[in-house]
Amino acid sequence: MEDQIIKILRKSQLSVTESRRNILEIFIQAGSALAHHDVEEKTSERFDRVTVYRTLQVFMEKGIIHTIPTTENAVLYALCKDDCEEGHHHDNHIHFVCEDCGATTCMDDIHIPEIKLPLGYNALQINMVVNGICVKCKK
Amino acid sequence: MEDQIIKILRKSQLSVTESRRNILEIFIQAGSALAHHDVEEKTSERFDRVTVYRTLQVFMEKGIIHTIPTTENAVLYALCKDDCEEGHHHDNHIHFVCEDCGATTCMDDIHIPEIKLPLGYNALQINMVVNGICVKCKK
DNA sequence: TAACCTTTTGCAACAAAGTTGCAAAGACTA
DNA sequence: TAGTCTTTGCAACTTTGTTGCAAAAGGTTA
Repeated sequence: MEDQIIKILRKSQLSVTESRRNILEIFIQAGSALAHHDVEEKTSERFDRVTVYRTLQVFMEKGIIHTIPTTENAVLYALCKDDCEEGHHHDNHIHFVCEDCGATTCMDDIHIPEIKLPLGYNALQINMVVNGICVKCKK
Repeated sequence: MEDQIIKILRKSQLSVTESRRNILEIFIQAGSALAHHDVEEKTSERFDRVTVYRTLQVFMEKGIIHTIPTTENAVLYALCKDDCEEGHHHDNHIHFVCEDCGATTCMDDIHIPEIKLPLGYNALQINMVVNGICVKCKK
């Protein structure tokens, strides 16, 4: 686990600092998407707010995490798959937000279907967020 | 135009006040989605910030406007089609964000395709946001 | 249209979220 | 382990969003 974290940071040409190791670990353990606020809480406020902001920003730039837009007016961050590179994300999968437990997960296996845009429109990136009830919360 | 605005407000059982008329007019004229900030600017700060917040909130509740989640950490608001009712939106269309001019438009004609979720997952609402270059900006 | 009641607005005062510059501390290189 | 470059934490600030309350405006009735 510790090895994996260091490998990811090195691959992105980032120096291995305590906050980066810690925040990356939080994402790996969480398994689901996290808001900035969640990250702060999970670090037990051990790092400055500013550090969390800057770390997430760097992770974004390096393609380690990506953002998920939500209807709730809060951006979420989630780990990218391996094939994301610096400045170029390939996160064309569906995001599922459970309205019961609030967990947001990346459904990496389900690809976003092709859609036909009107003539002259050119799609570069597609985001698809599904709200509903997840398998853990259904009855 | 003025008639149309009053009709919309009356239909939603809202009293016709200057701020509501004005803000609704801004949406109709804009044709594309607006951030809270845009609305404030376009009213030339004639109304209090709080009034703008509350007006947008009421419009949301009454189904006059709906929100569009974006990756840019800013919620946008756009006019709903006629078939939206109080507390129940039917905005299952695609939103297009132009990366050049920044305009966000509702593509009312393009419906979101069906997708197969894993067993046990239940979809309630689907949001699809396409980023790219719009017809006005392409060359 | 005047008097009434209800709703909406603006103000003030907060709380939360996000940004910037700079000195001190920490990570990497040789 | 000494030196350099990067990262962190602090302070101060801007922006964004919320709440309570008195004053103003909207709608209704006589």
